[in-house]
Amino acid sequence: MTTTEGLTEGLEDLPFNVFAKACPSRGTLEHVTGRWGGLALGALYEGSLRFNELRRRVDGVSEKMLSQTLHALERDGLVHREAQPTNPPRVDYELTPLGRDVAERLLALIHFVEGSMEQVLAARERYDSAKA
Amino acid sequence: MTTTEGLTEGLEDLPFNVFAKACPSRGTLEHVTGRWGGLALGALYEGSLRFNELRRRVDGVSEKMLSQTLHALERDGLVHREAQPTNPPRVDYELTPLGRDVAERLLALIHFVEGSMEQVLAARERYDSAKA
DNA sequence: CGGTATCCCGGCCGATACTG
DNA sequence: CAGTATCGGCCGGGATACCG
Repeated sequence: MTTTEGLTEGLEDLPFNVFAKACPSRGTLEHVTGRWGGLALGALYEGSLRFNELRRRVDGVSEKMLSQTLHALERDGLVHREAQPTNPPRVDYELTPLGRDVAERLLALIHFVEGSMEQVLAARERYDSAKA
Repeated sequence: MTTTEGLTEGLEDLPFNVFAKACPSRGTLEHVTGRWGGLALGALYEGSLRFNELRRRVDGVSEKMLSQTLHALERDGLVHREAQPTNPPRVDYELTPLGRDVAERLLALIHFVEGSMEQVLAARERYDSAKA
Protein backbone atom coordinates (compact mmCIF):
# COMPACT_ATOMS: atom_id res chain seq x y z
CA MET A 1 0.00 0.00 0.00
CA THR A 2 2.56 2.52 1.06
CA THR A 3 4.57 1.71 -2.04
CA THR A 4 1.72 2.20 -4.49
CA GLU A 5 -0.10 5.23 -3.23
CA GLY A 6 0.77 8.81 -3.76
CA LEU A 7 3.16 8.21 -6.61
CA THR A 8 1.17 9.78 -9.39
CA GLU A 9 -2.17 10.64 -7.87
CA GLY A 10 -2.95 14.32 -7.91
CA LEU A 11 0.11 14.93 -9.99
CA GLU A 12 -1.84 17.24 -12.29
CA ASP A 13 -1.94 19.71 -9.44
CA LEU A 14 1.78 19.77 -8.83
CA PRO A 15 3.85 22.52 -10.41
CA PHE A 16 5.71 20.11 -12.70
CA ASN A 17 4.08 17.08 -14.26
CA VAL A 18 6.01 15.07 -16.77
CA PHE A 19 2.83 13.55 -18.16
CA ALA A 20 1.75 16.93 -19.49
CA LYS A 21 2.94 17.65 -22.98
CA ALA A 22 4.18 21.16 -22.37
CA CYS A 23 5.90 20.58 -19.03
CA PRO A 24 9.62 21.50 -19.04
CA SER A 25 10.34 18.51 -16.83
CA ARG A 26 9.75 16.32 -19.86
CA GLY A 27 12.65 17.98 -21.62
CA THR A 28 14.99 17.57 -18.68
CA LEU A 29 13.93 13.97 -18.26
CA GLU A 30 14.83 13.40 -21.89
CA HIS A 31 18.27 14.91 -21.35
CA VAL A 32 18.75 12.54 -18.43
CA THR A 33 17.30 9.40 -19.97
CA GLY A 34 18.28 10.09 -23.55
CA ARG A 35 20.51 7.80 -25.53
CA TRP A 36 23.77 9.35 -24.26
CA GLY A 37 22.71 11.46 -21.28
CA GLY A 38 22.10 8.50 -19.04
CA LEU A 39 25.38 6.85 -19.92
CA ALA A 40 27.31 10.08 -19.38
CA LEU A 41 25.76 10.59 -15.94
CA GLY A 42 26.43 6.96 -15.09
CA ALA A 43 30.07 7.20 -16.10
CA LEU A 44 30.59 10.42 -14.15
CA TYR A 45 29.08 8.93 -11.02
CA GLU A 46 32.39 7.27 -10.21
CA GLY A 47 34.29 10.51 -10.37
CA SER A 48 35.33 13.34 -12.65
CA LEU A 49 36.52 12.48 -16.14
CA ARG A 50 38.13 14.31 -19.00
CA PHE A 51 36.42 14.61 -22.34
CA ASN A 52 38.18 11.75 -24.09
CA GLU A 53 38.10 9.53 -21.03
CA LEU A 54 34.36 9.94 -21.02
CA ARG A 55 34.27 9.27 -24.73
CA ARG A 56 36.08 5.97 -24.32
CA ARG A 57 33.93 5.01 -21.37
CA VAL A 58 30.68 5.57 -23.23
CA ASP A 59 31.26 3.11 -26.02
CA GLY A 60 29.97 4.29 -29.38
CA VAL A 61 29.33 7.97 -28.68
CA SER A 62 30.63 10.46 -31.25
CA GLU A 63 32.47 13.65 -30.33
CA LYS A 64 29.55 15.71 -31.49
CA MET A 65 26.91 13.90 -29.49
CA LEU A 66 29.03 13.78 -26.34
CA SER A 67 29.67 17.49 -26.62
CA GLN A 68 25.98 18.26 -27.14
CA THR A 69 24.97 15.95 -24.32
CA LEU A 70 27.42 17.50 -21.87
CA HIS A 71 26.30 21.00 -22.77
CA ALA A 72 22.66 20.10 -22.13
CA LEU A 73 23.49 18.49 -18.78
CA GLU A 74 25.67 21.42 -17.79
CA ARG A 75 22.91 23.86 -18.66
CA ASP A 76 20.45 21.88 -16.55
CA GLY A 77 22.87 22.11 -13.60
CA LEU A 78 23.64 18.40 -13.42
CA VAL A 79 27.23 18.50 -14.62
CA HIS A 80 30.03 20.92 -13.80
CA ARG A 81 32.65 21.74 -16.40
CA GLU A 82 36.11 22.73 -15.19
CA ALA A 83 38.44 23.99 -17.92
CA GLN A 84 42.13 24.60 -17.25
CA PRO A 85 43.79 27.05 -19.63
CA THR A 86 46.92 24.93 -20.00
CA ASN A 87 48.55 23.62 -23.13
CA PRO A 88 47.46 21.06 -24.08
CA PRO A 89 44.07 21.99 -22.67
CA ARG A 90 42.54 19.92 -19.91
CA VAL A 91 38.84 19.88 -19.15
CA ASP A 92 37.29 17.91 -16.34
CA TYR A 93 33.64 17.06 -16.04
CA GLU A 94 32.02 16.13 -12.77
CA LEU A 95 28.56 15.76 -11.35
CA THR A 96 27.03 18.54 -9.29
CA PRO A 97 25.29 17.53 -6.06
CA LEU A 98 22.00 17.60 -7.93
CA GLY A 99 23.56 15.54 -10.70
CA ARG A 100 24.68 12.94 -8.18
CA ASP A 101 21.17 12.57 -6.84
CA VAL A 102 19.80 12.14 -10.34
CA ALA A 103 22.57 9.73 -11.33
CA GLU A 104 21.98 7.61 -8.25
CA ARG A 105 18.36 7.02 -9.21
CA LEU A 106 19.29 6.48 -12.81
CA LEU A 107 21.93 3.90 -11.91
CA ALA A 108 19.44 2.06 -9.74
CA LEU A 109 17.32 1.69 -12.86
CA ILE A 110 20.23 0.82 -15.15
CA HIS A 111 21.59 -1.86 -12.87
CA PHE A 112 18.19 -3.35 -12.34
CA VAL A 113 17.65 -3.58 -16.09
CA GLU A 114 21.08 -5.13 -16.57
CA GLY A 115 20.31 -7.65 -13.88
CA SER A 116 16.97 -8.50 -15.50
CA MET A 117 18.27 -9.11 -18.99
CA GLU A 118 18.01 -12.88 -18.76
CA GLN A 119 14.32 -12.59 -17.97
CA VAL A 120 13.89 -10.02 -20.72
CA LEU A 121 15.64 -12.18 -23.30
CA ALA A 122 13.54 -15.17 -22.27
CA ALA A 123 10.38 -13.09 -22.59
CA ARG A 124 11.41 -12.05 -26.08
CA GLU A 125 11.90 -15.63 -27.21
CA ARG A 126 8.48 -16.55 -25.89
CA TYR A 127 6.93 -13.56 -27.62
CA ASP A 128 8.66 -14.20 -30.93
CA SER A 129 7.96 -17.92 -31.04
CA ALA A 130 4.31 -17.28 -30.19
CA LYS A 131 4.09 -14.91 -33.15
CA ALA A 132 5.71 -17.35 -35.58
CA MET B 1 31.31 4.67 1.02
CA THR B 2 28.67 2.03 0.73
CA THR B 3 26.71 4.20 -1.63
CA THR B 4 29.50 4.87 -4.06
CA GLU B 5 31.36 1.59 -4.31
CA GLY B 6 30.45 -1.36 -6.42
CA LEU B 7 28.06 0.49 -8.64
CA THR B 8 29.98 0.33 -11.86
CA GLU B 9 33.35 -1.11 -10.94
CA GLY B 10 34.10 -4.37 -12.62
CA LEU B 11 31.01 -4.00 -14.70
CA GLU B 12 32.92 -5.04 -17.81
CA ASP B 13 33.08 -8.52 -16.37
CA LEU B 14 29.36 -8.86 -15.79
CA PRO B 15 27.24 -10.63 -18.39
CA PHE B 16 25.35 -7.46 -19.32
CA ASN B 17 26.96 -4.04 -19.42
CA VAL B 18 24.98 -1.13 -20.75
CA PHE B 19 28.14 0.85 -21.39
CA ALA B 20 29.18 -1.59 -24.10
CA LYS B 21 27.92 -0.68 -27.54
CA ALA B 22 26.65 -4.13 -28.50
CA CYS B 23 25.01 -5.08 -25.21
CA PRO B 24 21.29 -5.90 -25.56
CA SER B 25 20.63 -4.20 -22.24
CA ARG B 26 21.18 -0.90 -24.00
CA GLY B 27 18.23 -1.62 -26.25
CA THR B 28 15.95 -2.57 -23.38
CA LEU B 29 17.02 0.49 -21.43
CA GLU B 30 16.05 2.59 -24.42
CA HIS B 31 12.62 0.99 -24.55
CA VAL B 32 12.21 1.81 -20.87
CA THR B 33 13.63 5.32 -20.89
CA GLY B 34 12.58 6.28 -24.40
CA ARG B 35 10.34 9.21 -25.12
CA TRP B 36 7.10 7.23 -24.58
CA GLY B 37 8.21 4.03 -22.87
CA GLY B 38 8.86 5.68 -19.55
CA LEU B 39 5.58 7.54 -19.55
CA ALA B 40 3.64 4.40 -20.45
CA LEU B 41 5.26 2.44 -17.63
CA GLY B 42 4.63 5.31 -15.26
CA ALA B 43 0.96 5.52 -16.20
CA LEU B 44 0.46 1.76 -15.86
CA TYR B 45 2.03 1.73 -12.42
CA GLU B 46 -1.25 2.84 -10.89
CA GLY B 47 -3.17 -0.02 -12.43
CA SER B 48 -4.26 -1.56 -15.70
CA LEU B 49 -5.51 0.75 -18.43
CA ARG B 50 -7.20 0.36 -21.78
CA PHE B 51 -5.55 1.58 -24.93
CA ASN B 52 -7.34 4.91 -25.21
CA GLU B 53 -7.20 5.56 -21.48
CA LEU B 54 -3.46 5.21 -21.72
CA ARG B 55 -3.42 7.45 -24.75
CA ARG B 56 -5.20 10.22 -22.89
CA ARG B 57 -2.99 9.77 -19.86
CA VAL B 58 0.23 10.14 -21.85
CA ASP B 59 -0.39 13.57 -23.25
CA GLY B 60 0.81 13.99 -26.82
CA VAL B 61 1.44 10.39 -27.83
CA SER B 62 0.09 9.29 -31.21
CA GLU B 63 -1.73 6.01 -31.78
CA LYS B 64 1.17 4.68 -33.77
CA MET B 65 3.84 5.44 -31.20
CA LEU B 66 1.76 4.16 -28.30
CA SER B 67 1.13 0.94 -30.19
CA GLN B 68 4.80 0.51 -31.05
CA THR B 69 5.87 1.35 -27.52
CA LEU B 70 3.46 -1.15 -25.96
CA HIS B 71 4.57 -3.88 -28.33
CA ALA B 72 8.20 -3.35 -27.44
CA LEU B 73 7.44 -3.39 -23.71
CA GLU B 74 5.27 -6.47 -24.08
CA ARG B 75 8.00 -8.24 -25.99
CA ASP B 76 10.50 -7.40 -23.26
CA GLY B 77 8.16 -8.92 -20.69
CA LEU B 78 7.40 -5.68 -18.87
CA VAL B 79 3.78 -5.24 -19.91
CA HIS B 80 1.00 -7.81 -20.19
CA ARG B 81 -1.68 -7.40 -22.83
CA GLU B 82 -5.11 -8.86 -22.13
CA ALA B 83 -7.50 -8.81 -25.08
CA GLN B 84 -11.16 -9.67 -24.67
CA PRO B 85 -12.88 -10.83 -27.87
CA THR B 86 -16.02 -8.83 -27.18
CA ASN B 87 -17.73 -6.29 -29.37
CA PRO B 88 -16.67 -3.59 -29.13
CA PRO B 89 -13.22 -5.01 -28.33
CA ARG B 90 -11.64 -4.35 -24.97
CA VAL B 91 -7.92 -4.59 -24.35
CA ASP B 92 -6.30 -4.04 -20.99
CA TYR B 93 -2.64 -3.38 -20.43
CA GLU B 94 -0.96 -3.96 -17.11
CA LEU B 95 2.54 -4.24 -15.75
CA THR B 96 4.10 -7.64 -15.16
CA PRO B 97 5.90 -8.15 -11.83
CA LEU B 98 9.15 -7.36 -13.62
CA GLY B 99 7.54 -4.31 -15.17
CA ARG B 100 6.46 -3.09 -11.74
CA ASP B 101 10.02 -3.34 -10.44
CA VAL B 102 11.32 -1.40 -13.40
CA ALA B 103 8.53 1.20 -13.18
CA GLU B 104 9.21 1.72 -9.49
CA ARG B 105 12.80 2.69 -10.16
CA LEU B 106 11.81 4.77 -13.12
CA LEU B 107 9.20 6.67 -11.14
CA ALA B 108 11.74 7.38 -8.41
CA LEU B 109 13.80 9.09 -11.10
CA ILE B 110 10.85 10.88 -12.70
CA HIS B 111 9.55 12.26 -9.44
CA PHE B 112 12.97 13.38 -8.38
CA VAL B 113 13.43 15.25 -11.65
CA GLU B 114 9.99 16.83 -11.33
CA GLY B 115 10.84 17.91 -7.81
CA SER B 116 14.14 19.41 -8.96
CA MET B 117 12.79 21.49 -11.81
CA GLU B 118 13.06 24.77 -9.95
CA GLN B 119 16.77 24.16 -9.43
CA VAL B 120 17.13 23.10 -13.05
CA LEU B 121 15.35 26.17 -14.35
CA ALA B 122 17.46 28.39 -12.15
CA ALA B 123 20.63 26.69 -13.41
CA ARG B 124 19.54 27.31 -16.99
CA GLU B 125 19.03 31.00 -16.40
CA ARG B 126 22.48 31.25 -14.88
CA TYR B 127 23.99 29.34 -17.78
CA ASP B 128 22.21 31.38 -20.44
CA SER B 129 22.93 34.76 -18.91
CA ALA B 130 26.59 33.81 -18.49
CA LYS B 131 26.78 33.00 -22.18
CA ALA B 132 25.10 36.23 -23.26
C1' DC C 1 -12.92 0.51 -29.57
C1' DG C 2 -8.32 -0.82 -30.83
C1' DG C 3 -5.59 -0.99 -33.72
C1' DT C 4 -2.63 -1.38 -38.80
C1' DA C 5 -0.84 0.71 -43.34
C1' DT C 6 1.11 4.35 -45.75
C1' DC C 7 3.21 8.63 -46.63
C1' DC C 8 6.52 11.95 -45.60
C1' DC C 9 9.02 15.58 -43.14
C1' DG C 10 12.31 17.30 -39.54
C1' DG C 11 15.98 16.57 -36.88
C1' DC C 12 18.92 13.16 -34.59
C1' DC C 13 23.08 11.49 -35.20
C1' DG C 14 27.38 9.66 -37.45
C1' DA C 15 31.39 10.90 -40.50
C1' DT C 16 34.61 14.01 -41.80
C1' DA C 17 37.31 18.06 -41.80
C1' DC C 18 39.08 21.80 -39.37
C1' DT C 19 40.67 24.97 -35.17
C1' DG C 20 42.99 26.69 -30.87
C1' DC D 1 43.57 17.41 -26.07
C1' DA D 2 39.09 19.42 -26.58
C1' DG D 3 36.30 20.69 -29.10
C1' DT D 4 33.33 23.33 -33.52
C1' DA D 5 31.50 23.29 -38.51
C1' DT D 6 29.30 21.20 -42.05
C1' DC D 7 27.08 17.71 -44.74
C1' DG D 8 24.01 14.03 -45.46
C1' DG D 9 21.34 9.67 -44.42
C1' DC D 10 18.11 7.59 -42.05
C1' DC D 11 14.54 6.90 -39.08
C1' DG D 12 11.56 8.60 -35.29
C1' DG D 13 7.33 9.97 -35.26
C1' DG D 14 3.13 12.83 -36.75
C1' DA D 15 -0.96 12.86 -40.08
C1' DT D 16 -4.13 10.48 -42.47
C1' DA D 17 -6.72 6.74 -44.11
C1' DC D 18 -8.46 2.37 -43.47
C1' DC D 19 -9.96 -2.38 -41.04
C1' DG D 20 -12.25 -5.96 -37.68
